[in-house]
Parts: sequence; C-alpha cells; structure tokens
Amino acid sequence: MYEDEILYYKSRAMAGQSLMPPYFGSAAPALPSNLVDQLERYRLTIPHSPMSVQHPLQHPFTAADYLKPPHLPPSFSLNAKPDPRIKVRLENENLWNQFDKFGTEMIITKLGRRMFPTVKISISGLEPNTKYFVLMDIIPADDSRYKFQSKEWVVAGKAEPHLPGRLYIHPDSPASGAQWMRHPVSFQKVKLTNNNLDQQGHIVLNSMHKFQPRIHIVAASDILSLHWGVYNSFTFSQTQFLAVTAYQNDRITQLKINNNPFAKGFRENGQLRSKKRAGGTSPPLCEITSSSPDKGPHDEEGMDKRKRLNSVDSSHDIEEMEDRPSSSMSVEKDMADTEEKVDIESPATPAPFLRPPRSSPSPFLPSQRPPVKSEVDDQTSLVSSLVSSATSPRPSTESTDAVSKLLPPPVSNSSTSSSRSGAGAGNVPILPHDSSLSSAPHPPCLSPYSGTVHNPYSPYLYYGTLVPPLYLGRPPQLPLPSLTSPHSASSVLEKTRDLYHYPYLRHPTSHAQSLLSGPPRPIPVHTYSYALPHQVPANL
DNA sequence: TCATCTCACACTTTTGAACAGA
DNA sequence: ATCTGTTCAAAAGTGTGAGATG
Repeated sequence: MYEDEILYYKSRAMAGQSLMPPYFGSAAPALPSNLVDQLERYRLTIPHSPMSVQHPLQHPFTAADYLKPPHLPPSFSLNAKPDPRIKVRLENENLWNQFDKFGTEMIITKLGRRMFPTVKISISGLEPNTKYFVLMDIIPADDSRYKFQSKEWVVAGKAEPHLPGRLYIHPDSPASGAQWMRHPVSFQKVKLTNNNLDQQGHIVLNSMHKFQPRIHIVAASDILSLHWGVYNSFTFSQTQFLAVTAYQNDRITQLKINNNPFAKGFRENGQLRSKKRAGGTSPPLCEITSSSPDKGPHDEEGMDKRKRLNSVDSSHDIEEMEDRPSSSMSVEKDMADTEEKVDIESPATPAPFLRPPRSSPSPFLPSQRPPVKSEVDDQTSLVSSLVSSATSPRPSTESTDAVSKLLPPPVSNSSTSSSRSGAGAGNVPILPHDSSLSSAPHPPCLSPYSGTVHNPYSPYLYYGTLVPPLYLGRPPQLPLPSLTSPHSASSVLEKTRDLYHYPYLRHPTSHAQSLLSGPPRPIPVHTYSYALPHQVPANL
C-alpha cells in the first residue's frame, strides 16, 4: 500500500502534476519539490489522521501512528553493513578538478544559491530491483574559518558553530537500483544559504568556511526506512569548497562564467561584457594579456581586475570540460523524462574509479588531502544499532530472510580494501590535511561509508516534526513500548506528546547510551529539514 | 578603514502553458 | 480525442558593482 502510493505520487510528480497539499498556503511554491513530495506522501499515508490537515508545524501523526509497526524494508537487518559492491563515480570530475585547483568557492545567499559545479555522480553495484534513496549532505571540512588574503585562502580563526546539516534527498528518490544506475545522478537543484532561519529546506552554511559534500545511498523503499537503512556514503575530496557571499578569487569567477550557462552574459562575447567594452570601462580583448592559470598569484600583481578575470584561459577550460553545462542541463531534463524506463537487463555502469594525479596542489590550507582508503568496516546500520540496543521490535522472519538474500556476501577486509582502494593507502582520515602527503593524488573516492563504532560522523537522521519518533529515538527515561502490548501502547499514547520534543535519533557522542539517557535535545528550528546532527570535520 | 554582506540590475537559460497540426 | 512539436512569456539562475553593515 505504502509503496504503491509513493509510486503513484512519484508518477504524478514526474507528469508535472502538483503534489501540493492544501495546508501549505502561500509558502508552498518555495518549498523544494522533493521535500514537498515527501511531505505529501506522509500526509496521504495517514488518511484518517485528524492532524494531517493541520498546520505543517504540527506533527502530522496521531498517537496511534506511533504504534504502527515500522515499515521494515527488505534490507533491514540488525547486522547490515555497507554494501562494498556499490560504487560511485564523480561524473564531472574534470570540471571539479579545475575549480579545485584554484580553491572552489560557492556563493551562498539568503534566498539560496545553486552549486556550480554541481555534484553529478554515476552509481554502479546496486541491486536492480531494490529501492534506494540517494542523498547528499554538506559537512564542515575542518574547524577553521578562512579569509582570502594575498590571493590565497588562509586560516583566519576558529570556525563558527555549524548548524545541524540538512540532508538533501534526491528528488528521484526512491528509485530502483536499475534506475539509479541507468543515468548519472545530478544534484543540480541543491541550494545553499547562509540564512540560519531558512525554511525552504536549503542547506545552511557559514560563509568563509570550508565544506565537503557527501553522497549517501540507502536501500530503502520509503523515507521512514531511511532511519534503519544502511548508509553507503561517498566523499570526493575535490568537491570541497569555501562558502562565500561574494567571490574572492577571480580565477574562480572566470571559471564560473566560462562554464555556467547562466553566466554566459558575462563572457567576453557576452552582451554585458560587450556593453562595458563599448562604454570604455574595459580594455579591448587584444590588449589583455592572458596568463596561464597555473601561474602563481604573484604573477598577477598589479593586474587590474578585468585583466585578472581574463587570466584563466576560457577556451582551454571549455575544451577540457567533461560536462558542458548547457548541454548537461538538457541531458538532465531528458533523463528525468525517461526515468521510469527501467532496463533491468542493463548492466551496472562500469567505472574505473581511478583519478588522475593532481596537476597542482590545492590552494586550500592546509595544502593537501591525503589519499584515503575505502574500507567497509563492521559498523552496522546506525538505526539498526539503535533498534538493537533498545530492544525494539525486531524484523520479522520474512524480513530477515529477505535481507539474507539481498545483503552482500561477507567480504573480508583484505579483499575489500584491495578491490576498492585505488591509492592503496592506509585508513588515513581525509581531514585535516596532511601536508606530508601533498604529492598524493586524489583518492578515487571514499567508499562506502566507513564509520567505526567511535566515529562521531556517522550519518543519522532526525526529522524535525515530520516522522513518528517512536523508532527514531526516545526522550530520556521513556521506555520503548512493545508493539504487541496494549499496555505499552497506552503508555506510549500518554507520553506521545513528549516524543514531539525529542525527535532526535541519538546523542552524537554516544549512540547506544543515548537511547536510555542523555540531555534533552532542542526542537529543530527547521521544520521541513531532513537533517543531520551537529557536524564536525569529516573523518571518512 | 576594512572585510563582509545585501540588493538591484541586466542578461541567459529553463520551464510550462498555449497552440497548431498530424 | 490523443499525441507531438513549436512558440513564447514568465520564472529562475547568473555575476556585477554599488552601497550597507559591523
């Protein structure tokens, strides 16, 4: 029933039909489509809930909904591990490398700004018939604040506290593995903001801080299942960027202009530039001396801004560009149009997952990111651990059987490390940077997510007020009810209101312990966020 | 004074409704 | 009646640069 509805509304969404629930009012058009989509699915899965038509700030679930058995996905298992077969390749790697060479900057605005380049990946190794969510979040890359001084980024102090990261759910989620593997997956609609009070679901970042996007692939047929799904997480170090409110590095500005079709008007043959030249505010092209982008910052001392803007060889960039934005956007649209054409027989995208060596050190400080070994460890699903340690409902025998069929075969550490790690390095944390490894190439990717029991960066979800918190976490001292016990059910019924105030899955510092104790957590500010807890430097 | 942020602007691309024709 | 392709206006996405802010 549940999946059917999701598929139905997904098909409606793909057909361009509105999924807007009536209670969103005037704010609805500003909500990201994927969030609206998910919200509507939730609302419609509880047709008789009296709260389902109330204001979205109120929890859309009744107490009885908390007593429902969870929608256990086929992949649910208390001992589930990241799937070592899943591979992710960064599609527009060349473009990212070009930006990374100069230190990628991303504009953040109050209303939200798209990323450019966008994170575009191809996925392989998924089960063709299993439903997956593909998600992205952005975490601080380190605990420093930066400033652009003398044409380079330098540390300018300690980082400001990062708000709980929001998890962007790819709008095509959930989709079968065959669908995900059929085409590259683009996160072009992700928007970044510096507005801490943002209610649009954009990812909130601090200006002048460095961030690292992450991709998560979770086998789950619906959004509830994300909580106990196994996170296969991937990080591409060249996608690190500095959030800024205005571009600092002119080379980055020029790369954006040259590669982003929306900025075509600022190219040398664009009308904006032509007008300026006609107005005499800019020297003619023939008088501008181009310099190699590989030249150091000192080569450009005394060069005015216009000259510096032209110092990056645009023709070279475009020729080298792997995905040209003007065409890639069309491709993305076409992909979306044909998404439902699942070709189960199509093989997974073969990906070499090897990166060429870096041609020059990144301008970010510290200077370089070390190679990172991709390794699957013994960490089970975070949510599975939660459920396990809390002695909450266990998966049915059927579910367990299904899991045994879907889960990857046991993989030894040696085989996994050798098969997935192009660099063959040890399990070196990607951050903070290690300057001693400055000549090392980028790692192929950090794959799959390899948190350990002590890893504080494990992704987990809380859903603000959107998801029944029964299986997400409990307030301190609140016993987890037995689903089969009416007494426990009534007990939970009485305390349901308390659950509203504790929508968090776990305490970040202690997973299992937080289930039974720990300080109360504040109510999330962002009602519509699919959010991660406070993030600290990635250690993937 | 300086670094950082905000906003209006002109331009380009994308989107989707309306329409015509098969 | 349905499907496909075209047209066009509106919406959305860009960097710029002046001014505001702390």
